[in-house]
Amino acid sequence: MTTDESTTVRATETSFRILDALRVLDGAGVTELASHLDFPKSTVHNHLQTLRRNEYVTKHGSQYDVGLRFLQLGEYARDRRGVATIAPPEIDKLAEETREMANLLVEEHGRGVFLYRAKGADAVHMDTHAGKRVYLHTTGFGKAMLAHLPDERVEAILDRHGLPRVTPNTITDRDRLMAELEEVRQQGYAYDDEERLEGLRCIAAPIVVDNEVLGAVSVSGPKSRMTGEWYTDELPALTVSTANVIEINSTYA
Amino acid sequence: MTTDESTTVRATETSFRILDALRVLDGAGVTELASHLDFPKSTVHNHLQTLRRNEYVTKHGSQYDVGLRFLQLGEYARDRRGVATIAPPEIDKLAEETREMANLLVEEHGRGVFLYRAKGADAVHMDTHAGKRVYLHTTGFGKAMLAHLPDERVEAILDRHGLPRVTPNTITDRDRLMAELEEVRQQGYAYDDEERLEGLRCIAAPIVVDNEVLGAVSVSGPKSRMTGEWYTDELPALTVSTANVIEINSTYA
DNA sequence: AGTATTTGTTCATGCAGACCGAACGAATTC
DNA sequence: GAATTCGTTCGGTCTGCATGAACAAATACT
Repeated sequence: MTTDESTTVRATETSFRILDALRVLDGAGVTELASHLDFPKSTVHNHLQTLRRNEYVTKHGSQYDVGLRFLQLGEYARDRRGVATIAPPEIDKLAEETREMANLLVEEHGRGVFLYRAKGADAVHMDTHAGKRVYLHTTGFGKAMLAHLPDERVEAILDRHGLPRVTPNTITDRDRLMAELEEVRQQGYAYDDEERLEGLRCIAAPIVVDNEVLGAVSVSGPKSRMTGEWYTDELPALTVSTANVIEINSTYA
Repeated sequence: MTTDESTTVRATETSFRILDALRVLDGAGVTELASHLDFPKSTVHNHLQTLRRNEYVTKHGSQYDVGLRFLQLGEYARDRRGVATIAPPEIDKLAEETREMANLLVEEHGRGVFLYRAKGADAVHMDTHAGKRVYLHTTGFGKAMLAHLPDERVEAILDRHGLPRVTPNTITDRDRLMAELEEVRQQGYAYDDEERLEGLRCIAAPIVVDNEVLGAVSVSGPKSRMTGEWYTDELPALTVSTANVIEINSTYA
């Protein structure tokens, strides 16, 4: 069910592999792509021609690039999620109040996807951008969402992705994760103490409407500033409150 | 060169047609897609399986949807354009000053693509969103960009897309368009008087650095408010000034 | 409840067309 | 000006895509 090699359209798959390579390489020529992917030049060329004709790829001189066409599909996919249109003003407010980075995330294919982020006055530069995907078990918002998903979904997600370690603090033990999820359920919010990125702490609260997890709100900042009562009381209160406002707005929309 | 039917990967093309149908239909099932596109059910099913395995499509029950994976490629493509990272604060300011809708656009494949927009206090609801594509000859920002592109590019674009009429005011005569472009070059900004959308007027200025057109800035609002000296003097001044600031910031970046 | 209908999914087959390597031509480098 | 490197074109081979029919599962109707 996870990887059914039988029913697959190989040509589509190579097209997307080429697109992803274009992204990783920040644009490239035919030969560079061919050697990078270990495909024949002519195959790469054929796919690029097709993608270009459909305006998914641009070409300047002999350099090919990912086209803005994807913005159309991406923005559309984002807006289809109700929270993406409702939450931003609240996320902005949260960023302003906390002076840190505030984020909106949702779950897709068992991973967390950033939908929106707002930069507070003191916010540090982050490695994130809209569309970025992260493992759920390595983040506060991931744990916030997992805690409110049905058990079978949680099992399926962990089976599919495992619990890869990305920092020394990443939770890699399934039982320990489950115990923490129980804790998250009780207190209503989740912590992330350098579990995804060293030096970064984070507080997150889930957005739950009618027992359905619509996403999560998080505030993240450098460990040095995320301490004391600010970290244990005030930040969680602000984060949960923001999530609640979004929940209420989602209900009447 | 424009439509070379010979070198084409048909499977990739059908995959993208299915994706586009998913967008237009706001998500759909296999049968609905098959009848909409006039493809066999099994073909649609195969492609959806492949797209889903690569996380470009989601499935809830029997409903398939465009996935957020496209946000990753879309945001990436947006950010690769330098203006997209430099311009937003200036566009926000422009929206605040004019209380109308302010936009940032670029050209791709001979059409205008919205990269960013900011809503002023009185701004009316628009049909636009990031990623939306419009014909250049039907808009103020399109004319602003065309006016500063090399002649051969302009010819190529008009040959490719023609001058389709979208409102009674749309310019459909090539010579008249050329004459207006000359005017735009002289005054430094372009008007759009209900040429793309009835009831909507618009002012636009190009962003040109080193003789290269990076994009255009525009302000659009209801005809009723776009009148008098505000429309003939103040709005153009604000728009051109915003474009100039973006040009300067682009130079030193 | 039971039947009928519509849905998503699986399967086997034939032939279109995707993949490939090599040859070409254009551009750039030394 | 020679030599290398690039993008592009070409035609044959054999893969694997498209296809319709059969299956299963869910829904609608009586």
